[in-house]
Amino acid sequence: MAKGSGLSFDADPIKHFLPIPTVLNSFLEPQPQEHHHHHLYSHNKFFKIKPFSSSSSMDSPFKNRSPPSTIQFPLNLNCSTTHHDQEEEEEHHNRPVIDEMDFLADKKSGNSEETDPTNTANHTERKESNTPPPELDFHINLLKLLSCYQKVTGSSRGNSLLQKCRTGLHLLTANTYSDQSIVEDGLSPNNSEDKRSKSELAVLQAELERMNAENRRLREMLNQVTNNYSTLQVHMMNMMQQQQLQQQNQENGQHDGKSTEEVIKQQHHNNQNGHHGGGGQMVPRQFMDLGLAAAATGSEAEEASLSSSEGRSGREKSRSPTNNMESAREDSPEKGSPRWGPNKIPRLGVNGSNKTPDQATEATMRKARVSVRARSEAPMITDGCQWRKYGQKMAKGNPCPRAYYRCTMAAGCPVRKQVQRCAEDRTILITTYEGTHNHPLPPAAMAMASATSSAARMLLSGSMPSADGLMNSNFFARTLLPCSSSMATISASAPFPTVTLDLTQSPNPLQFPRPPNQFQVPFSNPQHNNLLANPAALLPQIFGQALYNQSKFSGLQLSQDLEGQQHPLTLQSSIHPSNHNHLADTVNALTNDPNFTAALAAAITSLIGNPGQPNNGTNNTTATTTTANNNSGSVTTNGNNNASNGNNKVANSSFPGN
DNA sequence: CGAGTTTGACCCGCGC
DNA sequence: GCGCGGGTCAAACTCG
Repeated sequence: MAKGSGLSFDADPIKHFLPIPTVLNSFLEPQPQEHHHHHLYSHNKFFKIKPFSSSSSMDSPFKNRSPPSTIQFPLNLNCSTTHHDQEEEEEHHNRPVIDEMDFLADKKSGNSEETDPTNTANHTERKESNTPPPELDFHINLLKLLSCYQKVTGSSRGNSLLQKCRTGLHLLTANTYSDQSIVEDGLSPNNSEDKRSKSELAVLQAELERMNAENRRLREMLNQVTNNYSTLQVHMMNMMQQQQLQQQNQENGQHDGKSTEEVIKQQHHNNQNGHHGGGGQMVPRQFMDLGLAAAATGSEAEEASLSSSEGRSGREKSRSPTNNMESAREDSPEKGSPRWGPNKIPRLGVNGSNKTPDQATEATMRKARVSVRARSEAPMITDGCQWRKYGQKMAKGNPCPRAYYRCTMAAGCPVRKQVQRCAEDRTILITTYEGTHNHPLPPAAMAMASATSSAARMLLSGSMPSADGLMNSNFFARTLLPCSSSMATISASAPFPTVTLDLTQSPNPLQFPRPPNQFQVPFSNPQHNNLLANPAALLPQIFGQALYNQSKFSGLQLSQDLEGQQHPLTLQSSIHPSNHNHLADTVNALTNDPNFTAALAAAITSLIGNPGQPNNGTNNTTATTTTANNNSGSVTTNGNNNASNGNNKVANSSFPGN
């Protein structure tokens, strides 16, 4: 127990200066009782407690004090139990504890607890501690009366009464509210230690109870914030889907005149068909739907999702007759559709010449990709999904091999991704997603799904510069990009339009050269540098952080390069008046709520503070990362098996840490 | 032994 | 037509 501090204090400066988010996060876990006094508030409170003088307890309260302007009582029911050191007592002796004006002001308040001059110095603590028994109340009130009388009258007559009262009070408090004044009033020194210990224990217990209560309250608050966040996220996704359906309905109205209800029913039916299982908390597939199906109608969308990346050539069909998954996809109506890759789209123009321009556009949109640049030492970012590596090749112009992954969360899921390190900065991991999940997603994958979905949707909207498209793009920019990046690149260039989310936090956005068909727009958001220090772990929190940051979004430029020429469109942060809708209003209302944003930021920050556990309850994610680690570590010298590729001698040592 | 990874082979589209 | 580069397959291999 530290001397003179009034209460023992765990000398852990880190805990005492934890940021609020960390403190919040700390309440996610049961707090050891011995750390109850680490609490932020208690910390401040303890340091604000005025040391209480007790040196005068043996004598008259005014014996060594000149003025009655400062009244000091040794009664200290709840704290100052360690003020037994003589030096400390001397130090405290000269300190005025209760200012007269304070005392008179307290007296006017009429609150006996608050106006108790004997406890004003530490009334903050006393309020939460044990209340004295009635006998003590009587004596305390008597003390107050006497002291008041003495102060007002200046008469010394009150001294004797006061002394008697104090003596009686000390007798009463000897067992339960020990105070060092008791010792100095002549009680046995042998008992003083024990009494001090008891008093100390009582104080600590009281404080512990208070901390526990506060702990519970804060935990409930955090849970509430978390629930609100989840609800909001689902709500936003639903609204985005509705908006998407509206646009789809508009397009359908031009083609087949389907009503919105029909579209919703059909998509719902498709979603149900797409559910292949998966227990626990799964979210509908539209959360990971890249929005690509929006351009197709009904079963077309479903077929597109299934065949978007799996349109096999006849040769592959014959090569893998036993592969049911592949065969199933090959039997899709789009059997002849191109495979995933840049070569597909041009093929549409050649082989799919019988298709209408709209259909060709839809097919192009289905090939839209979302690329995420994240600075991460891990071989693969954590996105909540399960992936299986099915290939690796050397890409031209990059000494780092490109790995190909396929989603294995459900049989036949067409979603794939490529993972490759940036050639210029190999600490940057580039992950490119393509396709539409045909299965529910775990919550951990929902954030990334929503991010990619929004990005793809934005890309689609950008390629269709309608008012609604601008709105979608704007919404995406407002929600996703500000948080996720200091830079967002949208390349709608043929043949595979790609949205690039740069989470690398490069101080100079132009540090890494880009293809000329990609337009880069820096997003200055230094406030979230820390958040982006670990972008891989941040990904699941992108959406929430987007909500937090949306008001800080400064703008987004969208480039279209469908004809090899850039036509940048500037999207202002404010919602276009003609496209102002409830979605933006909802987001605005929530994100402008300081309580919500603060709580959300705290929760997100606390999550980011645990980079090793970016997703709660995503064992699959961890497994994926682990296997990917093994992968990366075991990759050998030649990732390019293409006999015609001259780059096949690049060693894989380009991976940092390999 | 099953799941996942590695890697040589193959196919395709595009550009020349 | 040929070569290049991207993408995928699937047998062999590794790992738990």
